Amino acid sequence: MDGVSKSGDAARRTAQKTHAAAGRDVQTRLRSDIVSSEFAPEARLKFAELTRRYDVGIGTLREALSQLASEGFVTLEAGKGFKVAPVSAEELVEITDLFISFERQAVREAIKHGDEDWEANIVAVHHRLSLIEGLPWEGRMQRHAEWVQRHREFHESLVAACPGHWLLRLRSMMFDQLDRYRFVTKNSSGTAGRQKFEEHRKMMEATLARDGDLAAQLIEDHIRDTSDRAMKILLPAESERAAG
Amino acid sequence: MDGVSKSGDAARRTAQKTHAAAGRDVQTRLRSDIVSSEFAPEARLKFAELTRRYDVGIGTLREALSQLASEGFVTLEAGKGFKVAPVSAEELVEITDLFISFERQAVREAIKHGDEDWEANIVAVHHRLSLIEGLPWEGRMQRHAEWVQRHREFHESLVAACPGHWLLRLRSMMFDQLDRYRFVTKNSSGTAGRQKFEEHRKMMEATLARDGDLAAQLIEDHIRDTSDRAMKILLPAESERAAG
DNA sequence: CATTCAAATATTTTCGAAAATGTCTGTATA
DNA sequence: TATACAGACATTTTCGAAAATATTTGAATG
Repeated sequence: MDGVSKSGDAARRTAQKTHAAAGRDVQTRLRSDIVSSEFAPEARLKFAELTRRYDVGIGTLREALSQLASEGFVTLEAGKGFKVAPVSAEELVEITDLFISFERQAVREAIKHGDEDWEANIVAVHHRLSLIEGLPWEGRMQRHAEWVQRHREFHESLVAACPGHWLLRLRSMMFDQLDRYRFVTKNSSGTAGRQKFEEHRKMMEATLARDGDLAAQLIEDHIRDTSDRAMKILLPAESERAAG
Repeated sequence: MDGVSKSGDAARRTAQKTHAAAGRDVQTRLRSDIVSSEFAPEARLKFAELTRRYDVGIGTLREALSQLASEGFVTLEAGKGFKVAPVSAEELVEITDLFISFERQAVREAIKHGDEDWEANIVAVHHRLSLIEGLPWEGRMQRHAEWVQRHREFHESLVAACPGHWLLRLRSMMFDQLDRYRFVTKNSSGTAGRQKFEEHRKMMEATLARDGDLAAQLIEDHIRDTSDRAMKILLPAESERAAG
């Protein structure tokens, strides 16, 4: 735990606002609203509006936005304020390739160094994920926010035993970016749900069996498939915007 | 220009403080002071001291520190404030490997896509670097801060034509981290100066000749050599600290 | 009608005080 | 002597007002 980014537990207590850690909380909520296109790409983020929406002071907000800027979710032009970072097909391709490269390296390292606790955690986290993925379509939609969280935790658990902190950190950055693109496939993946369920199980099994080559390959296919789906939705939307 | 990090021009006007952009300025100065071990690794960074040192408000400072946290120069524990990030031999190895991997990819892409302006910029920036590297030892020491800047600009110029923004961004993060470790070799590299001079020239020539394989190899050797030097200094210091 | 300039408006950026939180010191108690 | 607790102190964290900056509006000029 390097203390820099831990969005996990903060994300859960959405409604009630405790007196502590307002800054961390608003950063998580803001990122979540950007990922879910609550704020459209390239939209200006004005302090006046945001202070009302999240009920925090200007300074706190500024710090959160500043953080999100270095994570790549918003851009910051010198004296002009903050904007939501744009999305593009080119960026999706690049992020996908980088993430896959990191994930492949990381899972191999994790398999090399992982102990029994690492294995146990994978099984536990996968179980939590499967509880949602086993649901019928309607239930999966209702608990989509939870799914996002558990899906992240599952992939994280696979590579958790990788000793390279920076590799994990960069991997995590790219995973967060991919979330933005994954979101567009939220409503469209009809039969894909069951397929993902199977893929996750196979990934877990290959990892626990310490088969690095297979695990890496399964993960790569899994990620590429998701990105391809997103691309199919993103490309028409882009050319449409260019035409209109 | 993605508007997130531009430490170049701000670094130059060190003495005079304009009324604008105090935040960006203090972030650059703070990073510089961490890189140069003005603040030792693991040292606590108290607001009271820093506000006096840099003559800025608490909020501004907080934003700068927060930013440096996501760059990996400082760590931030929940309610306990900021500390300078630790350094270690393991981290140096990892950062070096990651940077080399990025730089190799990036220079190949740049060679594929670079135009005449890209070439011209490389020549110009290399010339600026060579003006310092051609100096006798004493002169190089005096202008060390400038050398750091020009050295960064030179390496940046080689990969500037790479179309992958995220690759450049991650490359840049790792380069900044390496600066911290490069600093320890500042005073110790007696005959290494002339050697670096030659290496930089060869790297430029290979790149302009569009020889991706050679350029990548030269860069890798160059970086590894520097990291090895740093490691030789770092390892004794570490075991010494463990003993004392 | 197009352009330029200046006032008015909107927005960002900075700052230090106040609230919240964590840390330390000394005392009482077992 | 060791432990628990309360109070005092130190530090971080949050907030909104004030200063600085950018943007728009509108009138005057060519």
